[in-house]
Amino acid sequence: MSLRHALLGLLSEDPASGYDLLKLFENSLANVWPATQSQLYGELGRLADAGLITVRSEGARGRKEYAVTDAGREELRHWLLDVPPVPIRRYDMLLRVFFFGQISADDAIAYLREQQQAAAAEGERLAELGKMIAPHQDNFTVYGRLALEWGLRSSRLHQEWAEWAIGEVKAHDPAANTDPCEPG
Amino acid sequence: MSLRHALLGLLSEDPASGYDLLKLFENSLANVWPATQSQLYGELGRLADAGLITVRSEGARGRKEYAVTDAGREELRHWLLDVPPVPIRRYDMLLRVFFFGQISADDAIAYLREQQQAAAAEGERLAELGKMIAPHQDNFTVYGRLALEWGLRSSRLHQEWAEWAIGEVKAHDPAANTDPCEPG
DNA sequence: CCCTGCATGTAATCCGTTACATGATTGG
DNA sequence: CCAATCATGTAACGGATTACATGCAGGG
Repeated sequence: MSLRHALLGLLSEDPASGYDLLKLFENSLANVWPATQSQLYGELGRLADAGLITVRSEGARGRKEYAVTDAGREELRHWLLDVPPVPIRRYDMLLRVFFFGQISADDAIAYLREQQQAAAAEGERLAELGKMIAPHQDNFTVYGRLALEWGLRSSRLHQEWAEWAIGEVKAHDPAANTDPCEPG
Repeated sequence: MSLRHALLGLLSEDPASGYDLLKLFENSLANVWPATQSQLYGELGRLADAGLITVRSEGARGRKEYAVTDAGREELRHWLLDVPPVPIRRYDMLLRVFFFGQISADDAIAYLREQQQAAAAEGERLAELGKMIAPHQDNFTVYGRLALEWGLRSSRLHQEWAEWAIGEVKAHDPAANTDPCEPG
């Protein structure tokens, strides 16, 4: 139920419409908690029903601007302070690694190289994001940068691990010829 | 739909019953792709319906031993070689960081310290797991060790990042007094 | 006038979690 | 004989993804 708190958190900084929130997500929370448009509108409805947010004003094209209520602020604080985050361990990418025995060493190495490149690209993307948000000094951006740093370190970890793992696979099957080197 | 492939992968090494697979998961795949008992049995049924596995023999207490079919092996290879893994980005833990502006610097630091300690404990757990599986030399264990190494590196990253982030929060709010030091 | 962007909603489906429900076998 | 373990299944619910569906407003 974290989307609920993501929305409460965004609305705690500034009132906004569903559409606004959707845009706000794109360059910030979507990196740590993706949400689709339909999910977002659905959750806003439920939050309003629960009295955690209210429609502060209605504008053109049916636009509804939401603001948090005191109950909503309370719920957000409770979640921040009392609910321990659940460590997520669900890595599609690592699952495949367990089954490398089912494919050739060359295919395994190709897989790892792709992962390494994907991680490098992700690092690039985050670095760009960092430049883009550089001027802002609001709380949300300041603390978001902590998350960004996590992402940068994580993409480095992915790259370094993949390189290391390629070495391990080669050591395990010296016949692998992806990176040509004189056979002994 | 990765549980499906996790099961195909395990059955590709050795035929097993649902119960066996459940036990096999515990110290290996559960670290990268958790699954509950009910999910597992459900998926086995669907895999059998789809002809990717078959009941090779029925034993005592209703035990059904499954084995992969050729179609199942093919599906596994296809998944390993042709389906790019989806990078998961859903970090409950980082989501909270964005909203540090809603709590005190001391509370934020306490949160980060808890994360650091949780990561240290996770590192310990994985190190123990590494010792436990040390003697085995089957494919599954050999490649699983690559995933284990990822986990060890990841837990180090978490710890180092948390330490760094604590420093950032302190720099941002010098009044924070969690780690007492003479005020200038 | 038309396209783009603003703006909101519903429905189907899948996957995962939790809980419930049952029963056979083996070892102490 | 009793407890632990082996062994399989079903049902309810919630969250996420995808697709569908609609319509207004402003700028060129």
